[in-house]
Amino acid sequence: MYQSNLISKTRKQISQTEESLNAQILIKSGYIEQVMAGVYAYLPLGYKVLKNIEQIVREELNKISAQELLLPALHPKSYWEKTGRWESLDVLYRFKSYYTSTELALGSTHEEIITPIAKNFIQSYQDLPFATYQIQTKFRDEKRAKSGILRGREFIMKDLYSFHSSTDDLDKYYELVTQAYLNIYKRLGIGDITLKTYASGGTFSKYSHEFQTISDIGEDTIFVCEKCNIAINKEIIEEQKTCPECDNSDLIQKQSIEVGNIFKLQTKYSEAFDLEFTDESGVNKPVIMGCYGIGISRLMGTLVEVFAVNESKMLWPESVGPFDIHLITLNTDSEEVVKKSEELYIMLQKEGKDVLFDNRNERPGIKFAEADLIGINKRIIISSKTIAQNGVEIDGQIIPFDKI
RNA sequence: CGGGAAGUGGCGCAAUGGCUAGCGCACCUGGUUUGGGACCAGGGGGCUGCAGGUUCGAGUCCUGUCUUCCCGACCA
Repeated sequence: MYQSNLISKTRKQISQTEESLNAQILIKSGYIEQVMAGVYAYLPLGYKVLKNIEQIVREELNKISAQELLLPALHPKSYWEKTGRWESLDVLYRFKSYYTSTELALGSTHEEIITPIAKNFIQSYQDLPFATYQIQTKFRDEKRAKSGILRGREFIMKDLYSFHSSTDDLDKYYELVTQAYLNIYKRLGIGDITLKTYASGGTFSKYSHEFQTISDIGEDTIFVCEKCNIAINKEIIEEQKTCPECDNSDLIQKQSIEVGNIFKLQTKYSEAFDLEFTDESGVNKPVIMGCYGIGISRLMGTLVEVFAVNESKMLWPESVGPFDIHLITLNTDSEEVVKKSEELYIMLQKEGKDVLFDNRNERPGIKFAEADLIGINKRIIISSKTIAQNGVEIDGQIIPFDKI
């Protein structure tokens, strides 16, 4: 893609009141625009990153046989009343149709939708287990949206639900999801700073688990066991003062961003919706469920927080950057530069690379400054100077044309 | 929801209660320039968030309201 065709422009300055680093960089670089507090538009560059993150999540979940679907964002009141969460879930957006006065909710999470759907397809133990997920916009009426795209009122989330005939089977799948999540964070380049974290388990199990990425701006406080490479959320530290895996009491306090959570629902929702199966001996039992979330847009914000060099310079992991290569020409008044760079642009595309091609007739400084902001991991510079050496510049080195 | 700060061209900011609301960026025209957000000349773009009030006179003071950011509380 030609950079001159991008619909967005970089900005030199944004409001000084915006303190969030991810918002600063993403707005300056033209990845996102704020529409209102906690609600952002994803512009072409930002949307590409979001799609790339989604794709990694999708690939890893498909590997553990989860099937993708798409549930509605608009929900009837009746389903939420069945679980009592019409009243109890404070972040649920509830409203009336202007015309019919029908009461509706915007989906904050989808147990209330997936469980009655699953009821149509689960009769026997032979129908189990299965797992299904979606990547979709979620709505939560946060009292205070904050930290750019880390805590919004509308955000993109992957939510996975699994259905089992036994707690053993749930436990096995729970471990598979744990591994899939760890693979996802690894592929996103944050594997070494993202820890499985023990957190409060709610009513039915001792713990749930979160995945926490270490970052000073994180809202969560965790205690890290460096031997096991796991952590404990501060919320359970009173009851769990040592590592649950090795009993180590030498834990290190860190701030972190929650980038995923996994939860054994057991029969909470299957009982609410009367979701049962018939077991081998002909007895009807409630289906055992698990739910597993990853905030896709929050992950994007987390990557900015982790990989930003400063408020004007970003460096995306190769796996999710908006383009594979940023091809930049200098000296565009030279016919040779224009010709060689066009050839290179075509060649790279033939190699299957997604290239952002900056062949604009601008001074070098502005091109470099914008490239720093956009943050594409691989940069190729072609200019009169590099052509004189029969090559291009990559990472400060001259690479001959035939070696590119 | 409680507290704090702030709303002025597209963006970032300035303007003792007093003349026609300025500056930078961006934009348009012409010229120069080209390895780190260049320069010269000219130009377009504003009922100062909204609604009241005080005053001879309000961007500026007062009241209300909306919005945004920050701190706190909250966060299945």
